[in-house]
Amino acid sequence: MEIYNSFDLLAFLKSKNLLAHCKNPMWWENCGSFQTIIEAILTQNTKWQSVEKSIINLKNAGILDLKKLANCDLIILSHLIKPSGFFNQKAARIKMLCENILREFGDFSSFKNRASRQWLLNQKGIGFESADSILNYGLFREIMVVDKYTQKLLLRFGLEFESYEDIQSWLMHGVEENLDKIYDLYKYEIPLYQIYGRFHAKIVEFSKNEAKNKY
DNA sequence: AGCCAGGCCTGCC
DNA sequence: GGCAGGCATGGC
Repeated sequence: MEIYNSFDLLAFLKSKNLLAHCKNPMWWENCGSFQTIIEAILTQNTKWQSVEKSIINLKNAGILDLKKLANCDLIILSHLIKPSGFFNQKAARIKMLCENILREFGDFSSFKNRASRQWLLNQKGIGFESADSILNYGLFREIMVVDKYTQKLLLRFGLEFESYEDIQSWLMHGVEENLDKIYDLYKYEIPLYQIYGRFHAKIVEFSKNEAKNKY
């Protein structure tokens, strides 16, 4: 299996029927909502199942809301998100992020329209992957997430890169330069942000399956 | 029972 | 500007 550009990889993964079980075509349930931002923080180095437990706790407590999180008690918040690990750090960062969104944008829909990648990266607790997850899955921007799975998978195909952003531009250029082929693959003109979201999702699902079937 | 999970920041060099 | 160490629970 030779991979010359990211379209080759996409076509390879597409043939595996990896997202068939997903309710949401973008893979990330409830994507495009405020909840996605909180989930992007909670899922840092954490299993998705643990994130779901914390989200249920937040919903039950009635504080899965921009204003309420911005004004919540830190001790209570950290307790509610305990299942996701690193709860002290994550609680402080979630609260601060919500405070900043509230102060600088006013509400989620304004944040959705106006937030920049750099603004996100300036927030404590948001690195490259979280920023891009928020942008793509939360705000439906045309940008692709890179994670450890992606790096490992590319390495297996003999593809080495210098940095996060090198991988990202390689992935995105290969998509942009082959849009016609991708439309053929999907049988319709799928929006670019969805291509990126599903591409990253396929990488994650494929990698998880591989790990399961190994040894 | 130890390893890993959909990372990030700090503090050294 | 690269890299170890810390952060922490839960599931296998």
